[in-house]
Amino acid sequence: MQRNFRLTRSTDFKRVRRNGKSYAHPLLVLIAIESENNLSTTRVGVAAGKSVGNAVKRNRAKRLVRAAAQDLHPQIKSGYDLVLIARAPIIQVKMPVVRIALQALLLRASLHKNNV
RNA sequence: CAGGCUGGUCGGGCGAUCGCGGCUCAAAGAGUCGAGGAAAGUCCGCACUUCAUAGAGCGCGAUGCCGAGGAAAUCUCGGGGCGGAGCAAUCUGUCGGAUCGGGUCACAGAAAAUAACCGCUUUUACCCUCGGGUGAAAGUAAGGGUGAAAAGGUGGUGUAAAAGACCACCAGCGUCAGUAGCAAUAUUGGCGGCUAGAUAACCCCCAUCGGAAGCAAGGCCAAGCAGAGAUGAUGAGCUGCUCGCUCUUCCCAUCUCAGGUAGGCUGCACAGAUAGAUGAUCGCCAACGGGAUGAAAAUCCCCGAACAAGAUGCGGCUUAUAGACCGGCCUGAGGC
RNA sequence: GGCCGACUAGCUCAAUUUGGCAGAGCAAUUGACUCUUAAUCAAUCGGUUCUGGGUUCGAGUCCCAGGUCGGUCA
Repeated sequence: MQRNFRLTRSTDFKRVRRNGKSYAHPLLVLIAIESENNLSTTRVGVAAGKSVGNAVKRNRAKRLVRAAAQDLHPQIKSGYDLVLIARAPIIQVKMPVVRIALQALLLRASLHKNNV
């Protein structure tokens, strides 16, 4: 995933997490808000807390979530900032399961291009 | 053969496909490089940076047997003293000073350090049933329930009763000399005074060492905002205090044109990020375990890598770790 | 990444200074009071002092190593 589609600043994470709406799933949590300055791109940030496990497990969880977001990125409505937080059970499942979970979350949040 | 102790090495390898991060060429894309033995905990030390160019004294802190290595270290190797575990191989704790001085030693006990409460002994006064009893003075650490610990131990001489008061042996202290060793130290002999409780991981004394803070250190550029800086006095800072040194935020006077927040770059490395990069699938090989067939050798099938990931770098320590390989040694049983 | 601090009964905290029988309040259990409950009163129960070593006659306290949790620094 290219860097200009990523959330990289700590202040951006704080803004999304404080003001955005959250949608939960056993494997991960989605938090979304409209971009400031009306940017047309969709930016995605990935996080994994200490409850996921040690550094190896956290890296694997973020890698899975980033790969799923890479696949689904063209289908996401533009102009939003998203934060995806991994949860502990994600280290036991494989890639397609994560992609299905992310797609379900996007539909619930009305951010999928199939939504009207 | 079984069980155990210990030293070292490795921590899957090769190939294919799809992916990740940096750099170079650059239109897609191609080339090249890409984490560990502990990268971890942050327990020590050093480099490096700033504070004054890092100074002086006090205080505070750390370390403490000997030799060698090392830039240094609560480091490594070898040796020594005193302990602990184990039949053994071996593992493991600790290390200046208790005659500078102070503090503490609960409960029990006469007494916890200037030991006379009971007891023992002598002298003397009084009473008396003439056995003795009571009181006073003096001597005495041989005996006394206690306690973690009771003032060298045993035997004898000696005495009114006792006592290192004296003697023999033993234990321990100081000192001198010999022997072994670089040394710590061990051992033998002589001499001395005859006895010194424990605690310094309590204060303290002695010796050696240490200025403080830390890459979120620090340097450069620089939106918004705002004037800012230099000199004198005053005040502030540098380490807890004093000296000493340096600086000028607020207020006053004079002079000069830059200061700095968000943010960015750097510090930063032939891995070098700045929300943080190494994995997945397949095949072969090596290898542990399990199952089936078989008298055995062997064959076939299945399963599968532990602990764990850089964030300034390096030297150590400590902690986590499935297993594999190569040595050395001990105990037990059997055979020759 | 650096630097600090805490851990004691089910919960909130004492005792650590100067080592000497580990305590208080709430909670829980039982009894009394009450027609019953609450409140009140009395009693009881409840601890490997985060873990493991060491110093000491003796450790919650002193020393060393580890674990968990929290704070702070751009």
